[in-house]
Amino acid sequence: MTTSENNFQQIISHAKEYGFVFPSSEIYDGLSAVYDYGPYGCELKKNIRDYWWKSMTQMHENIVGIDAAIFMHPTTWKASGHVDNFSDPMIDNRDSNKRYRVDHLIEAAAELLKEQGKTAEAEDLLAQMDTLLAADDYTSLKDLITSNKIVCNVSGTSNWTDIRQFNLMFKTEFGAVASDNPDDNIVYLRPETAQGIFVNFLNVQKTARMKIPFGIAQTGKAFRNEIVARQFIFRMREFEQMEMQFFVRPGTQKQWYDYWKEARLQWHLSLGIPAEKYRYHDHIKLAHYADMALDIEYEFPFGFKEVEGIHSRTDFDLSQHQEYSKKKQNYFDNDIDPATGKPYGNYIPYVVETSIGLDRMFLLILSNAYEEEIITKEDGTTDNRTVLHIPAKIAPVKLAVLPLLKKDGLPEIARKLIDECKPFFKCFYEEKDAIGKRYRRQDAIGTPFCVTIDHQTKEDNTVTIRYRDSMLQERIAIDEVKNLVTIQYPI
RNA sequence: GCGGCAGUAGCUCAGUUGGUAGAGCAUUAGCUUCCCAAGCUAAGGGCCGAGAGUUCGAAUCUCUUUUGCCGCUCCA
Repeated sequence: MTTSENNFQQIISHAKEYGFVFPSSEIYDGLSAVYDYGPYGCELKKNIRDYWWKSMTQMHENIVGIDAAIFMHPTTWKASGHVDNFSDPMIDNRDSNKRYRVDHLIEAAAELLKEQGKTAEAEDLLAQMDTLLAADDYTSLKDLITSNKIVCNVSGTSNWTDIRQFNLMFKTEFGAVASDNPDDNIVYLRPETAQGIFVNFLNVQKTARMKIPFGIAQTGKAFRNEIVARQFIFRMREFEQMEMQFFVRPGTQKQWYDYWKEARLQWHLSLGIPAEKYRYHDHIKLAHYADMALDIEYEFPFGFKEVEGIHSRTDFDLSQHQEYSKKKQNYFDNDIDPATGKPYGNYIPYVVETSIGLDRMFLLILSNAYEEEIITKEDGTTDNRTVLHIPAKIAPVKLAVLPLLKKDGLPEIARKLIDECKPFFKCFYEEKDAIGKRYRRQDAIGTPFCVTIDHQTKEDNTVTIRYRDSMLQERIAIDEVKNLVTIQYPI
């Protein structure tokens, strides 16, 4: 086991031990690839979300937010391509571990028959396949494969698993009354939040009186029934996205793509994450909706992995929704086109998307913050501490107030300071155990500032403030504490 | 999904040839303590992932299942 893998295990343990992340429904052995956020975890997650939200909607006058429902009309997913592109029955060969789409496998076998001159048999095979596929009769389909002695072209065997359908979308029943046709009642849990933005494009544009270029931001849960989901909260079946769809004039998508590529990286760097931990990864194979796409990757303990995607989605989504809904998705652009001297007129906007996984960002922050530090003390002996260097502006707790003794009126002074500060940021009070131990406990949850109340406080109204990262202490007036924490690190 | 490994208190682990569980740290209460954890006292907490089987008796053997890790596969 390498050091970084080992480090990752320790981060997972730390997250559990200090109330950041728990396995979901753990008393029932958990649920695969589903996790719950604990007391400090949910604070951190919320702070990351707020930081993103403000950077988008507050810092950009031309970006507004929405909060769309998780349930959407089923046709949404036909229009987006999610239904057709991701519901193919698959089969695995046990010997080669190769996976095939069932229709591709049988079609290849039919092709082989034709080459051998057995055209009629080939046609018959394909006809049977179509019937069984239409009926979703996977048992008979497998029989068809085995009875025709269709083999894997890697292992040459016909040692097949059962046929399974891999649709990454979760289904559920909508409405309390069952229909004669069960398909009528099916709705999906959204596999991405983006479509909630696209179907509201004109609602938002008209009601908020937006002019292109403009963006719509949204955070929210999305669900994907991943075949295999691993690496802690990196790939979960229920996860939260923070997405912004930026609507632009056709032909200008490259310039906005470049703009957001840079702007989003700067957002990451504004959290104090070292630039060398990031890199861009351009997509070679583009998705069905994109004309340009890249990932912003971060070097996690298990390697460089995607944390955010920048995609130029063209007018694919809006065009698809226009076609399926029969509702025009046009925007009338009154700006003057210098080439013609007339307004640009009606068009379906192009879209540049920024899409970041909130849970991945959470893991990124945790991975970057975690340190087992070895300290050399004044007497030359060494000591170690586990500290989370969480950026102060998103730390779960901003300030801990610690009376040096739990008597002589010191707790009362501490309580008074907390009462003054807690309307502005999250505070923590503790009087138990030695002061050093209390500092270490705050280090473990990433609290950037600790303030200690001692007897001198009673005489001159000063306190000791201790900084998490440097462990340095200085004496400041008790009145300055609130401003120091607020001003240096606006929430 | 396939293959391999693993699952004992909050965390890290021990538990010998099967006889109904221990340690360190952590936690809680109290004492002590005037600035960076491991001083003192006491307490709480696990039925050994779950189910079934073998056995007089299983954490320790067998099977099933579930969760996690690693590799392959997949990832709009």
